[in-house]
Parts: sequence; C-alpha cells; structure tokens
Amino acid sequence: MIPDLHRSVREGYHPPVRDQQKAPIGRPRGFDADKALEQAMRVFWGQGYEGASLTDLTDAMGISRTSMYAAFGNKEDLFQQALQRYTDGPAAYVPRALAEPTARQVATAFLRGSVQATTRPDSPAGCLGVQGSLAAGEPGRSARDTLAAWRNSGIALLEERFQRAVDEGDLPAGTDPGLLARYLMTVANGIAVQAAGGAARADLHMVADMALRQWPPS
Amino acid sequence: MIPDLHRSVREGYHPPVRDQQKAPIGRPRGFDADKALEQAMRVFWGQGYEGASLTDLTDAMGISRTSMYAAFGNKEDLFQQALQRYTDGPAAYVPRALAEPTARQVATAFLRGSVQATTRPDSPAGCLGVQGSLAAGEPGRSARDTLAAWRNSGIALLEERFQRAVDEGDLPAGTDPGLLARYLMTVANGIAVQAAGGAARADLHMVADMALRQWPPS
DNA sequence: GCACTTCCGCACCGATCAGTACGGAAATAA
DNA sequence: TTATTTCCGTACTGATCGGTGCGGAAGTGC
Repeated sequence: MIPDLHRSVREGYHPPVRDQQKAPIGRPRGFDADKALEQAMRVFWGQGYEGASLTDLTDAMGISRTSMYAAFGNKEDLFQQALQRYTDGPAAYVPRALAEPTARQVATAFLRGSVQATTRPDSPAGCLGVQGSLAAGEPGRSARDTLAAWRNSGIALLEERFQRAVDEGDLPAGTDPGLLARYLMTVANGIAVQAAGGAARADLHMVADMALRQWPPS
Repeated sequence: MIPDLHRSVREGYHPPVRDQQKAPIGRPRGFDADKALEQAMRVFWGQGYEGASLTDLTDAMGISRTSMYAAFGNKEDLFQQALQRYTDGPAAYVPRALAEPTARQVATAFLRGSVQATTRPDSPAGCLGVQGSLAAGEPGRSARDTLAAWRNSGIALLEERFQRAVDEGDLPAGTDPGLLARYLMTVANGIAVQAAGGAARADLHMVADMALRQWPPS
C-alpha cells in the first residue's frame, strides 16, 4: 500500500509520541536520525531512487549499512521516509499556498513556491516528487508508483481547495476545479523538469507568471 | 560532446549514404538493426537509462550482447541512437508543429502533439526526453545531460520560430520569443510527467487547451 | 571448391548491487 | 560491579551490473 503522505496537511502535524522514559534500555543510537534522513533525502533528490546506491546514501548519512537498516528498514522504506520529510520540508510551500485566502492567491503561491523550491542553490535542482523516479526498471517500480500517487494527492488537495473557492463564490460558478488543479500541477511538474535541466530561477518565474495570466477572474 | 539531435529538423533529413556495393564483405548482419533500435528505444522510454539493463535491452532487441556491442557501440551509444530515433519518430510532431503557418497554430500543434505522443496506448506513457534520465547517479550523468541539451534544443527551435513570427508581424512587436518557447516546453514537460503518472489523454488535452488560452493575440 | 571476413552464442570478467551474520563495544538498569 | 540490551563496524552473501575473449558457424568474393 501507498501511505498517505499528505495526511499531515489535512490533520495538522503531530510529531510521533516518544516513549515516556527518555532512555528505553540499552545503548542509545549514536547518530541523529533526523540529520541522517535529511541527507538521505538530498541524495535521492539529486540522484533518483535507482541512481542512489546504498553506499551513496550511507556515506552521505555518515552511518554504516547496518545502522541504516536498523533505523530505517530497507532502501524502499528509507525512500518513503525521505519523501515524507520532503513533503514536510522543501514541499511545505504546498499547504502554505492552500491556506491563501483566494483561489488566485493559492495558484500564485503554489507556482511561485514550486519555482523557489526547485531552484534553491543549496539543494539539488528540481523536485524529488518528479525526478525521484519517473521511469524505472522492475526494482524501482514501487518508488515510481509512490511518487505518482504523491503527485495525484497534491492535485486532489488543490482540487478540494478550488471546489471550496467555487462554493464560496471566489471562483465563477461552473468552473472545473479538477481542471484547474491538474493544470497547476502540470505546470509545476514542467517547472521541475526545467529546473532539473538547469533553467534559471528568474526564467522560471516568468514562465509561472505567464501560466497564471489566464486565471479565471475572481 | 553532445550531438545535435535536432540537426535533421534544420537541414532536412538525409539518410546515411550506404556503400555502393550492397554486400561489403563477409557474413551480413543477421538481424534488422532498425527494428532492434526501435525496441531498444521503447525499453529506454519505459524504464529510463539507468533502469534499463543490458539484459532488458538485448532481450527486447532479440539479439545477443555481443551483437549489440558490435552494432551500436555500448549502452551509452545505444541510448544516443535510440534518442535520435525517438526524435525522428515519436517526437516528429515537433518539426511538424514548427511548420504551421502562424505562431498560435505552432503552439497548438506542439502541445496537442505532445499530449498525443505521451499517451499513445501502444507505447510507453510519457516522453523519453524527460523520463529517460532526469536525476541520475554517476553512471547516468551523460544520459541526463544529453536529455537536458535535447530539451533545450527544442526550446531553441521554438524560439527561432517565434522570433520569425515577431519579425513577420504574426506576433505583436515586443513579444519575448524566448519566454513563449520556454513556456510551451515547460507545459509540454509537465504533460509528459503527468502522462508518465498515468493521466488520461482527454484530461491532458484540456490542460493543453487551458495553457493556450492566454496566447498573445495574432 | 577455396580463402577470407564477419557474425554471434557461450562463458566469463571484475565491479557493484541490496542486504545480512557476527561479534566486540558501549550504555543502560540493577 | 554484573547482567542485559542495543548499537554499529567489518566482512561477507548471492545476484546482477556493463562489458569482453573466444571460437565455431555462416555468409561473401574468387
């Protein structure tokens, strides 16, 4: 099954409840799992699921293979957790955009956020949700399907938001919220591909502005 | 060096000159290199450069590893040739779109063509030029860079075409042909991502129409 | 027929893949 | 201290990676 990675967007973020006693038993973990996961996320982001070897990952995480398996499961589990971290971190512009007051502002914040997130000079270019695994051989199918579901989940969030805008009269009656949502996600995905190819942030901002120019009137 | 894969678009297509004598010397090749390359292209298209193993490729091509190396060089060379075939085949809608009489028709044909090409039921979903290699580990860097250059070359072709449209008065003076070109390629790339994730052809056509709705007036 | 050239299936190469067995070290609770 | 529990570095597994050496078979021009 594919976990619901955008759950936190709908229900609010609740960090996992730690055990009451600070030291459970035995030797405590010798590394910061959060920092390690952050590094793993960046490797998957820059090299994709299939292009990231366990050696690449554990080297970046600063831990041994054994520690990685003990802490995160296996490569596939690690990828899922890295994607969750990506959702709550670099992709947090999505829930922020959804919280904007009008549909037009939602769309603008969504596309501007996607340009910013895919062209940060201190992070890999592009979007983990796109380039993490778009086409893959047999061993990468699961990651590919997870990302497709992740993108569809983003479309669903946008659609719900635009449906609300229609209901509130913020968007003209008869507007198709699903089409608006898919349109925005398509442009954002294209921006991610362009960013992965090295397109400049300023150029992509102009593209995003152009994509918003025909937004339905408020 | 990255070969100029869109050369044939500018100079017209000239098939390579075969030797005059039909049978050069020795035993002739026992398979159809064109058919084999077609199959290799489809494997790269569906699984990406890194996701396509030599075994996957040669199985689909119906030849042995040795024959593949003798006929095409190595995996990287095979990928380049597969991309060239993709350019001349499934991506031939690009030069066809460029030949349309007006800029608006060029844009329409380009996006419609990209939807058709990425959602053909008898071919892998998506675009080889996008999902062939977006993010990759060290061994796939060359393929990734080749595809980025391929996409940029497409943008350049569109830009030249729109510059001509501006010069001819088909587009308003002051229009930025580079921005129009990058905008269209961005939308097409997004369509490719959506198609790779299983989006329906009809939905993507609506997205393409929406992206064209704010095209500058003729 | 001959001599020659090329094709291509089989078996193999070292390197790397994801994943694991093991055991000493370290930190806890008693 | 002692017993217990967990951590994690080393070394290894079988499988697969891209790429090759070899040699018999098959087709060519003469």
